[in-house]
Amino acid sequence: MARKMGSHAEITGPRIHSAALGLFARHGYAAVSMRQIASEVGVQAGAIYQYTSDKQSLLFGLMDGHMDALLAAWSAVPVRPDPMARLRDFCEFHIRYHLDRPEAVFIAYMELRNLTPENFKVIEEKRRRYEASLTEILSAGVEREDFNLTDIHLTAMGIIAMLTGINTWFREDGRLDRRRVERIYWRLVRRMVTAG
Amino acid sequence: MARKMGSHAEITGPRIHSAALGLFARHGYAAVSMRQIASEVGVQAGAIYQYTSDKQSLLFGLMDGHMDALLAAWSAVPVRPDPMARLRDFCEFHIRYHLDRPEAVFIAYMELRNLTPENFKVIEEKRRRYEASLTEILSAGVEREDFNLTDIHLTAMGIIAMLTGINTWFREDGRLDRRRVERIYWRLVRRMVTAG
DNA sequence: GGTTGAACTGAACATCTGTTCAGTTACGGT
DNA sequence: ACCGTAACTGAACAGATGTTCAGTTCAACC
Repeated sequence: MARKMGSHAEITGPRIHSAALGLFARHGYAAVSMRQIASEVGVQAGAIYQYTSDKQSLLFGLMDGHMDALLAAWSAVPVRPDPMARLRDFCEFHIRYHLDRPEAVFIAYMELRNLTPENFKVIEEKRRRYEASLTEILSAGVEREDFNLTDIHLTAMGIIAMLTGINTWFREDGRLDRRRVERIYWRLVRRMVTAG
Repeated sequence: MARKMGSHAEITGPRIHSAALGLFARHGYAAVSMRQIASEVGVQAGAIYQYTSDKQSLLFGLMDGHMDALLAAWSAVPVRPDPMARLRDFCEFHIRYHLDRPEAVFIAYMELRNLTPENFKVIEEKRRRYEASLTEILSAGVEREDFNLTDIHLTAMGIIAMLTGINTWFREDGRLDRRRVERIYWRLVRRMVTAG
């Protein structure tokens, strides 16, 4: 069953996914038609169904792929035992990873309601696992008394919301570059977890 | 031109808006048809056009009304001169106001891309004004040296993202009630603005 | 050079879309 | 009792929707 063939056979599949990514991010899943996706790839609508069974599974594929890549990338970050250092790694990782993929991130947050219940559960569980990796850091820090927190879970939610929010306003040619944003946000997070 | 009339004349208009609010929040603007809205109100699709010229202006009306109400409600909060107290007022106001209107908040954040460019500008400007009211508090606190901040604008963005994020996970019957959430988040915000 | 088979077309499908509008209904004012 | 008029219906419009599928194309293999 190894894939054989055609010069464009290798290219059309990925191109459909990337066209869908861009269009879903710009206009929203419901507002984008299969014909729009197809025309962006330079193909007829029917051709898409050779790579995808459904419009729904096209969306799910994008979101699930994003979540898997996110979890894999975070797993690849070497674990430092010091909770403060680990928390810093998380913040920097999160900011960079999300700023590098604004479209996938946007879809992952905005199109949850367009997933079928079963697909939703899958994505939600992966998101939960990612968030859990942050609460584990916070727990470790609290246990060592490096962190001083009233509520670990709420702090985790607050941190993630704050960091992800960067994507809504950050512009590559804006007043501050990525590194500066990273540093400023890290200061904020560090303050959040340490007693004043 | 005072409105006269019909027992349901007084009721259908508002009912359309509230049906649209709920449906747009649940399924998204693009995924909701005029017929769905109408059937929720118990009316034919054509009847909606007696209260709204467009599907677009139905969305814009909801978002603009929400932003106006938000700005008005915040303006109604008495101004305390102490920046720390004022910041606390802002946080509590923001959390309460947003938790009270999850559907309108959801739409205001998610449906921006479905606005025409002109309508988008109007909403964006009102959001900017709301955010500016927070940066003003932070500026005042920095000037008095009550706050210690690396970047006022980024801090404001971080605070707002964190507070608004509550809406994504808060459940009225959850582990923590509103008051507790308010207090925990206020601690986080206070730490963010004061030197550690 | 003929055969295979994947990639793709183009038309068709049933249904849905936002919006309009000529009529019908029903009710307050006279 | 009748008028005026706002509210609403129901059908129609032109076009778009996701999806299917009988064909066509064309490069790779024997």
